[in-house]
This record gives sequence, structure tokens and C-alpha cells, in this order.
Amino acid sequence: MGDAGPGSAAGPAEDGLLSRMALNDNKAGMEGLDREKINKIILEASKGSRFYENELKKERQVNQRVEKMLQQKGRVAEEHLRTAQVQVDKMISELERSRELSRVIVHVDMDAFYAAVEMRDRPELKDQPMAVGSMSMLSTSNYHARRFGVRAAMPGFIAKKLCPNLVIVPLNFDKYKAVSSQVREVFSDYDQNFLPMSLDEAYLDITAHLEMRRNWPECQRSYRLPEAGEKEESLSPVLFDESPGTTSSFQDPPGRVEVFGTTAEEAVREMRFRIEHKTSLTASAGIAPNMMLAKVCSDKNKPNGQYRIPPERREVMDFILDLPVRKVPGIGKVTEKMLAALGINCCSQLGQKMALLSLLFSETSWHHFLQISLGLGSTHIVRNSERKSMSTERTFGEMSVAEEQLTLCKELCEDLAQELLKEGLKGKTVTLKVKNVKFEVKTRALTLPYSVSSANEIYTSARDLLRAELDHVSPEPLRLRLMGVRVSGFASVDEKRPQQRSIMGFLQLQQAELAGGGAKDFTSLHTDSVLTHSPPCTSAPVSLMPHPLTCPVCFKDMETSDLTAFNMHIDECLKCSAAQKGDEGSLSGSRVLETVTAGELQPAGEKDKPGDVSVTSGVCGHTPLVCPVCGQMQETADLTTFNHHVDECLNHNVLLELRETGIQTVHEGTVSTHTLTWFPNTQDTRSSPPPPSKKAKAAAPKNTIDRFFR
DNA sequence: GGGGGAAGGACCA
DNA sequence: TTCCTGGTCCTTCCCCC
Repeated sequence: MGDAGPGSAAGPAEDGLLSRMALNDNKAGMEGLDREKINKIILEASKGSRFYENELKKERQVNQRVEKMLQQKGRVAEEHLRTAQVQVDKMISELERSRELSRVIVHVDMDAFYAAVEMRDRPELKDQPMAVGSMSMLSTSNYHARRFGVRAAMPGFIAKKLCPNLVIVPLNFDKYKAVSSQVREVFSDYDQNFLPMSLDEAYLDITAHLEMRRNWPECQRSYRLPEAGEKEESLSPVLFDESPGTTSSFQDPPGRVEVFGTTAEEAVREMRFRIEHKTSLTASAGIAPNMMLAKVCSDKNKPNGQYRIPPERREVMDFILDLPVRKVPGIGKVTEKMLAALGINCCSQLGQKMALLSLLFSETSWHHFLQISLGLGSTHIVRNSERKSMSTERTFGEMSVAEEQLTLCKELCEDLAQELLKEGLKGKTVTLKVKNVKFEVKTRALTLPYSVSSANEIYTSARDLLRAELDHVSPEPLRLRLMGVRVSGFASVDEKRPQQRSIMGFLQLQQAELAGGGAKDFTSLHTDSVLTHSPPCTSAPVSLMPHPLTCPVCFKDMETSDLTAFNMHIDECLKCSAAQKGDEGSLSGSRVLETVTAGELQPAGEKDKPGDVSVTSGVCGHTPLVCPVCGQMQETADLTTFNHHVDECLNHNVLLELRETGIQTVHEGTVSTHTLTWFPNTQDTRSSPPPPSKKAKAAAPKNTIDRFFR
């Protein structure tokens, strides 16, 4: 290796390289490390490799961007700045007017998640530096390892050079998923609509929970620590010597009762307490009026701690004042470098130079910066946002034989097709991604005039793209180290939305509404594996089960609240209905109504939910016809008129959630015991396919492969 | 000039 | 000896209408 280590007389590119490759200690547990020593080891381990060469190249590109930006800055006149400042000020006052501080948003992040799970399961690892991953790449490391500079996204072989005693444990996703679902059970008690960001991280809006919590008796906020012998795993992993946050609750004496208060801090402390007792793992949390701040806060007292920004403008601005821009989600190493070149390192400087930024950056970018400088962020957690693409990729040792590459491409398409099938997705754009042995990444895409999802269809496009790439380098071989296939351009919600929504979605949402949004069910508290409420609540349990249960087929109120019995009744009713109907000619277009499960019921006639609707009408062939929405008997026997009434009723009275799973087309003559007949409203034009877009008409003939590789 | 596809890149966990 | 995977969003370039 060369002798141009950090601090030596390296050229500008090499100095710059350090910012890309050097230790990123912007992570909990990595403060006060000997950066120079660590960087020297990293550099020596990397230098001369193809990866290093490619990083050097990328660094030069970033440096050029910075150069260009500084040249632009040199051309900015005072007059331009004054005009820009007027625009910025106007925007600030608009943003200030819309500032929302009433939501209580929480970001929860499990501490060193994968590593913590492995340490929990293998106590001998607790006192050693360890990381999860492989010699190629580490996913995370424990806090002992972080002291050596070992961190996530670092190749294992370099980590070993930093810390020769490092134990590398392979990834075990099934295990992490299982733990994650335990954690999510706890989350859902505070916000049923929490937004998971990954296995170990989620956003919650606990505003509604706090409102209810204010009136809860103490018993509902109390947890008794298990007696000796009650616990399976008695100790939490020793992850942290000096946690800035709370001490481990496992140190508390068994049998003691922990009572939590009604404030946001107390609710979050309780949540973390329950997570720890359920999983033996600790979590950190941030509480703030918006998602951006909550995310930054959760890192503040990591590990095993929490931090809250009170919902006041002054508090928010104080917090933002010295916050390094790199701590803000969305600002990575490149943006950090660009801003640093302008003398901007913390968020308050961002605000001071906003006029300049508005002249040098795109509108999207500077608007984002402006929001950050004001401590603004999203106050509403949007779940179920539509997936935009799906892909699969594989890294391997050098592969240069075309036949092997085509075979691999086919395998990738098959894998991808299976995943698409699981989610019922079809897309128009197929993208091939290749990374050559020099770490150069290329993507080649082809947009078709129709949507594809099968392995063969995807492969047809991917193969053409790969062949074009092979031709492009011919007669040299294509030397690859990664290949991936992606499908995107899925039909939008409007296009793929079934004509009518599932009645199950209808029931589910009504149930959620009934529960008060994020309501805490007494019984759910007892599902925690270790904790129990103590003293036991004596007040009557809040039942979330709507009464009476009404059969959606015969519309009779049931005397039972037992779901199995209720489902059996529906099955019988459906059989009877199918037998009575005889003529199944009108069945095409029917929908399947799955057996009802807990949490999907609604009381008959519950209807005063405003909003947009289009719902599968659960109507059987019985007469008289009874509207399942308003519960009223209809005078007509004409199904079109009846369906029209149901549609009208739904359109005006209910708010629904689309729930597509479980909706299937029932083919003629295949009425199962779980099938409700639905008579499609022939007047309804909502299912008409959208007119072909201009691009669809234009795309096909133009997007020839040749165009990509001139 | 606007819309949209392609390609590449930043960023995230 | 060895530097991931899967996703979203943004920017830039280019073509076509």
C-alpha cells in the first residue's frame, strides 16, 4: 500500500476521498474515536482496489459539482440576493402560518437491532466486539465493536483489520422478523396505523392515544415486573455500559409494580419498557411535533434513551440552532459536502443563507432546506403509500460468460415474477441493472405499451437489454459483479382499483373507527409475554366487539358473539343462498367475501361515516332485498336498482379503506361456502379502463433497444 | 414549452 | 480474497407533440 495516509501530502482528490471512504462516526457509540488511526487502516485496506478507484472517480465528480456550484455563486450579484431574499421571506411567512404543533409524533428505533438480537441469543457474545454480516459487508455492530470504528456498511475484512478479535455472525432475517413483529405488537397499542420504516424502526402518531390515556385509571398504566422464575430470559443484553437514557428496567426488583404517567414522555417510556420486557432488547425514541424532528430526536439519547421537543416554536428553533445538517434525514454525504463548501454546517446557517441556496439549488432542494431550517416536517404519518417498483439483484464473483449471464438474468426474472405475483403487481417498465468489475453501475430500461408480471414477459425485455449491453462491449466480454432486474410503472391506484371496494375493508375501518383510532384494548395488554397488569383492573373491560353481530347474508342479529359460530352460520346461509339461486348466470363479476375474523365486524346500520366510497355490496339472492349499508328493506326486486341504491348509500355515508386481499373473481358455477353474490351495477362506469395515455400510444415504436446504445 | 422516458445518482435502513 | 440489497426520489438529458 502507498504511504499517502491521512495527514500526509495527498492530492486534492485523495483528500476528498477521505470524505467518502473515511470513518463515518455519525452514529451512536462512536464518539471520541481515534479517527486518524482508524482512517489510516481503512485507507490502507482499500487503496489500489477497484472499489477504491471507483470511489475516487465518484469523488472527483462530486468535487466538480462543488466547483461548478462555487462558480455559480461567484456570479451571484447583491441584487439577485435581495430579490431572492424577498421570495424566501414570503415563503417563510407562509410556512410559519401553516406550522402545526398539535401532533405528537414518535420515532422509535431499536438499538443495534441485529447485533442485539444475536447477543440476546448468544450470551457469550455480550462482552466481545461483534458484528452481523459477512466478510463482504456488515449490517450492524455492537457497541464494543463501534469503539474500534467498526460500523454498519463496512466490509467485514476491513472491520477485521480494525478489530482482529471481531466476531462476525451471519444474518438471520427470519429471527429478526420474528422479533420485529413482537415489537410491532407493542407499537400498535399506541398507534394502530404506525408506519414501519424497516424491521427495527417506526413512526407513530400517539396524539389520539394520549387523549384517551389522560382519562385512564392508574391500573391501566401499571405493569408488574415478573417474579423470579416467571421470566424465560432474565437479562437484557449488556449492550451499553453508560447509557445516556434510562437504566435497564431488568435491574428492577421482580414483582415491583411500575406505574406510568399520562404524558407523552411517560407513554413512550412505557412503550420502551414493554418492548424491553417482551424482547429483552432496548429501543430509543424521539418525541416531537413532526416526523423530521422525531427522527433526529430518537438519535439524541441513543442507546436506550428518549428525547422530546416540546410543541412550541421557540423550543423547536432552539433545538434546530446547532443541529449539524448531516443529522437531518435526507442530507447525505454529498449534500453535506456541497453545503460545507458554502460555509453551512448546521441548520441555523442553513436559514441564514437561504437566499443564496435558492439561487444555487433546485426548487425542490431549497424548499427542503427551508423546511429544515424552520424545524418543519411532516405532521401526518401516511401509511399504505403505493409501491412504485420492485426489484431483485445479486452480487457475485466476476461473471464474464454471456450464457451464464443470460441464465442468471432468467433466474432473477423468475424470482421477481414470484414476488410480483405475491403482491398482484404488473408494471410496464423493465429495468436491467448491471455493475461491472470496476464497480461502474449501469441501468437500462425498456417501457412496454402493456403491463407485465410473468417471468417470461419480464425476461423477454431483460434479455434484450442484456444482449444490447453485451453487443455494446463486444468483442470484449461483459465482466459483471452484479445483476439486477426491476419492474416499475405499476398501474396507478385509480387504474387498478376494483370497481367496488371490498366489504371487508368497509367492516375493518368501521371497526377501527369504533375503537376510536389507536384505542387500547384491555385484553391486548395481557398479550405481552412477560408483563402483566397489576393490580388487575376491576373496571369493566372495554369491548371492541360490536353488538349485535349481524349476518351479512340473512341480516338476522346473532345471539352469539363467538366468531367461529358466527362464521358457521354465514357458511350455512351462503350454501342455502347458492342452492336457492339455481341460476348462476349472473355470477360473473361476483366477489368473494372471506370468513370474518376478529376485528372485521361492524354493527348493522353503522353508517354515519362521511367520505369517498365505492364498496362491494354484500347482497345475497334472498328477497326481500335489504341494503347492507342503511339496513333498510328495499321495495324493488330489480337488482340494478338495488345496486344503485347501495352505491348511493355507500357514496354518501361511509368512509372506506381499500382492502384488496381476499377479493377474487368468482367464476361461473363456483360458489364456495364463503361467497357472497354481488350483482354488478351495469350503470357504473367507474371500472372503465382509462383512455390510453399519450405516452402509451407513442412509446412502443420509439423505444427500440438501439436507441439506448447508440 | 411541456410531458414523459431513460439514465444516473443521492439517500435511507 | 473480499465493499450489499432493495427501495424512493430527484436531476438531467433528450425526444416528441
